[in-house]
Order: sequence, then structure tokens, then C-alpha cells
Amino acid sequence: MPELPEVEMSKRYLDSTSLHQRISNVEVHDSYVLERISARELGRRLRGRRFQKSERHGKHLFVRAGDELWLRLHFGMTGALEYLKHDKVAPKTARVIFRFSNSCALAFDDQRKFGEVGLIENVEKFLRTRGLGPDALEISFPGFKAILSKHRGATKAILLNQQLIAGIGNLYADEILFRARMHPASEAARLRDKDLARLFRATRQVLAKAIALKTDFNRLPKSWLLTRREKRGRCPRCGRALQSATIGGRTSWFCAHCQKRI
DNA sequence: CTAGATGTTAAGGT
DNA sequence: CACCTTAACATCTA
Repeated sequence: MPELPEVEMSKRYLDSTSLHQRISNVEVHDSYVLERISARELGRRLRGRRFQKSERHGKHLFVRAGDELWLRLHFGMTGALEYLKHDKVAPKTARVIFRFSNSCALAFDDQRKFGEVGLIENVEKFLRTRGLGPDALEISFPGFKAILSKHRGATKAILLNQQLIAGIGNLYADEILFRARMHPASEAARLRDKDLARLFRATRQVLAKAIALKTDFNRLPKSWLLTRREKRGRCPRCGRALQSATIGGRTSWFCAHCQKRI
């Protein structure tokens, strides 16, 4: 479930496993995930280089491999990284494998192939071109407020719009709205300062807590909606049945009693 | 067998 | 222009 917290975990995983090793080869097992680059070119540009550091923005991960050379990873719906120690065999759905000269490797695994692997020259330029908004954990309250109040539409749709705020996906958006006790369909432009402050606090709290718990769903607090986000799920706060509705094109789960429409 | 699933984008409508 | 909905992508599971 690669939303901001999961991508942050992938960043830390990559940082702790895959830096400073000489890239000896790049195997592309399915070029469907390659973005604007051929398998041959990807290998040609990366071979002989080392991953130096990584940066995350929203759901994107950038790995520096040289001057003006960054690997860009997006995890789509099912993307994940797996470090393969000493020729350990890659998972069947590994789409790209970065082989290191120490016989270890980093696999980009992606069952559903909605992920993206590409090379870019400049992170800032990429963010601009892609039109991504500020990272959900970097944005300030004034910035958050400005974005929400300037746009019409359901609050949840704004939270999900990567061009406005980058990193929040469908699951965490539901949790954020639950913690802020706000109905997902509340008109964003109508939120008052105290509502915005609540929503901002919930955003930071949910994302930070998810990271602190290493995005392990089994360890999420019992008070969270996420663990009950399913048919016949009940509100952890009041015990009433949760409802689902399509908002912003995605399925939303919420408690109609605790989350009032503003 | 069918519907739906964590992400993104294009197309068409209001 | 700003917003909405729907469909599409690939693949698995309930």
C-alpha cells in the first residue's frame, strides 16, 4: 500500500541496504514499468555507478546515482523493494533488478505493474514538470490552509490530489478525515480555520504515526479506522456501522455519526 | 463468474 | 476554467 508512509519505509530500506555498491547490471524483466527509457539505456546509464543517497517527495522516491542522474521510482498500487543478499532468487513479480558487484541486488517488485521506473536529471525539475504539490509532511499550516481554501470540491478529493498535496492516498485519507472527525465530502472551501487546523494536525499525526509504526497495520492503534475499513466494520469510537461511499472517485469509509459534514 | 482493490491519467460532461 | 464521473491500465482475491 504505497502511500507516503510506505514510500518513506522504502526509502529507509533502500538507504540501509543498497547504497555505495557498484551497480554491475540492470535486469529488466518487464519493461512495462519503464518510463521514457529503454531497458538497454537504463542499464547503460547506471552500470558502473553507485546509489549515493535517496530523497522522497510524496509517493515518489529518487535515488542519486551521479551528477544529473537520479533513478526515479513510483510504487503504483503494489510496488515494493526487496534487497537480495548473495544471489537470493528474486520474487516472481520483480520487474527490474539492480545487480551489485558484491553479488547482492535490489529488486523492484510490482505485481500489478502500475509502478514506474525511470531516470531523471533533476529532482526539482521533475517535480515541477509533473506538477506535484508540496509533500504532505513538509507543508506548513499556512500553505495547507491556502490550498484547501482555494479549491472547491470534497475535502477528501483535495487530500488525494497529488498536484495540490503530495503523498496522501485513499487509505490514509480516510484515517485523516476520521481523526479530524470530518465527513469526507465536506466542501473544502467552506472549512473554517479551526476545521483546517484540525485537519492539518490529523494529517501530520496520521502520517507520522504510520511511519513510527513502520506501516505495520497490525500495530496501528485500536482507535484507528484503518483496521476496520471493510464491510461490516464498526466505528472504533462509537461502535456504529461504518459507511462507504464513492467520493473523489474512490471508495471512502467513514462513520456518519462521528464525522460531520461541514 | 464478478466486483473491487492501495495509484494515475485521459476523456468527456456539466 | 474548475470540477465531476467514468474508464483504462495489470493482476489477484473475496
